[in-house]
Amino acid sequence: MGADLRSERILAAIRSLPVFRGLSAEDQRRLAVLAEVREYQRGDHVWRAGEPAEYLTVIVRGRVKIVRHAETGDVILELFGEGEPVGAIAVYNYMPYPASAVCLEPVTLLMVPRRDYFELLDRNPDFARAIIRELTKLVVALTRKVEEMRGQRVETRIAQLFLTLAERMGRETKEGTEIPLQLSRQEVADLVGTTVESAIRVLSRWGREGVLITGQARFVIPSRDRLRRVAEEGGSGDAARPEG
Amino acid sequence: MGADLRSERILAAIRSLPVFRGLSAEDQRRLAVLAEVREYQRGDHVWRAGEPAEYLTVIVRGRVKIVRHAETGDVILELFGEGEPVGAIAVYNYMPYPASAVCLEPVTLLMVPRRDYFELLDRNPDFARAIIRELTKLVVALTRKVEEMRGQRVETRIAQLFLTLAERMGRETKEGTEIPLQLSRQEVADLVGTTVESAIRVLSRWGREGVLITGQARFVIPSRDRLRRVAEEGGSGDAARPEG
DNA sequence: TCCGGGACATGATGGCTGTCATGCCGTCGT
DNA sequence: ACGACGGCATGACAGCCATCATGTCCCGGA
Repeated sequence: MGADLRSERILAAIRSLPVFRGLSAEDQRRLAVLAEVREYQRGDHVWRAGEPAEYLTVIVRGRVKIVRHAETGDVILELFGEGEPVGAIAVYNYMPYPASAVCLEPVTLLMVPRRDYFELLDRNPDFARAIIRELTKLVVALTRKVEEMRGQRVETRIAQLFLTLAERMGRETKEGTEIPLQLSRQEVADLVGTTVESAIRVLSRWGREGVLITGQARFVIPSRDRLRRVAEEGGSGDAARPEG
Repeated sequence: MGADLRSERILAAIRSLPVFRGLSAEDQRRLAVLAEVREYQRGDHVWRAGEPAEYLTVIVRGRVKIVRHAETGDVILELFGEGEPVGAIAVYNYMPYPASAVCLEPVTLLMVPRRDYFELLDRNPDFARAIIRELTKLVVALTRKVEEMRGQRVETRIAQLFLTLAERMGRETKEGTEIPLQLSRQEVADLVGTTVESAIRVLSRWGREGVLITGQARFVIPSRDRLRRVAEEGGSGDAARPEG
């Protein structure tokens, strides 16, 4: 395609992203020229842990997981979706990426070279604010994650995971709340910090009991309240409240 | 004391804090007038979860823990030390504090009213950068925490906790690495997400074995390598590497 | 068509750790 | 001086869950 058309497309993408709302019109145009757009498929690595962080990456379309490969197994630190900047931390410190980024579905990314990122930061207070806001969101999410992982049983953690996902990307349908997201049992396990087998046990039981149904590239929660109850009580009922 | 003297003292504090390095001399002076200095003792609450966040708080002296009270027990999300801004997230979103802040020792704080905080952000790109850098550090710390809490055994997590503390605030002495920090067993438990009893069991055994000695308001690590080995292997030796 | 690999599923088992109970030892206030 | 209280310590027990083993289903490649 011609350069103009390409720029035009990028400019449209930039305008659609909340993070870049604060940029002056001029900077938006400059950015359209400097930034790069890339496409990926499910399973593709956007980057691998250890590589130098040369770009600020913003997601235009699709979702990405941030994975840390530990010796004891992988951990999914976060899921990022449209409009969210990824790897802001690594670029900022000019350090190697501490974790890998892998696509969960077809993904379109906008990559801003490190140098330009800093210039934008210095010249556009609103942009700096937007970045701070995103970091803030990230801190809150991680905080919640730490809290959730505390001791709780696996079933509880998985329940909380899906309640969170339902809030973030749930759509109401006739069947209940639909979460359009392709996650393998392994990925669910990595998200809550457990093993595949444990995740499978919980999810297949929930399937039988109708608490949460796994479909093609989606999950369905017939009743959020029911899931919430599972999250609070611990599922099997009984003396599950161990703090009296 | 006179207003001049007070301002003078605050100004000195401001100049000594890395976060405020990027402020123009004029803004530093303005800030000295607007900011407030407060003193606290060990155990004092700086704020409680749920209160509105009116100030950006920066630690001038001492250390503070951020605690979330869950039904299943408390969780210490982070420890903050000198020079670090606390509660930046809450002020930024003008939301109630999501967690309480409690002093671990005598503490001096610099409190910047929310309004002035934003003005400083808009006028001083370097200040914005400093805040972003601090948030970045926080994200990295939380990330590490999430990773550490992943399934690992309690002994491993406590070992990693003290290795981290040693890095952040350790001093080398004849006896080994000294961590000058008063933490009760309960607080150690809250930091790694376990119970007092478990923390006690590990720490008292380590005391007997000479891995980590608990003293008056301090801990001593005779050999960091030894502690590292405990962190990796799981302590009791044996088939502790369960991933072959 | 058959084979290999990946995702999902299920059962048996051992161990870590949360829970409960009990006890010691300081400090503080009366 | 004595009791209350908080921090620390230790033992017994049960339960969740990681681990290991095995099996099914499905899909793509030879």
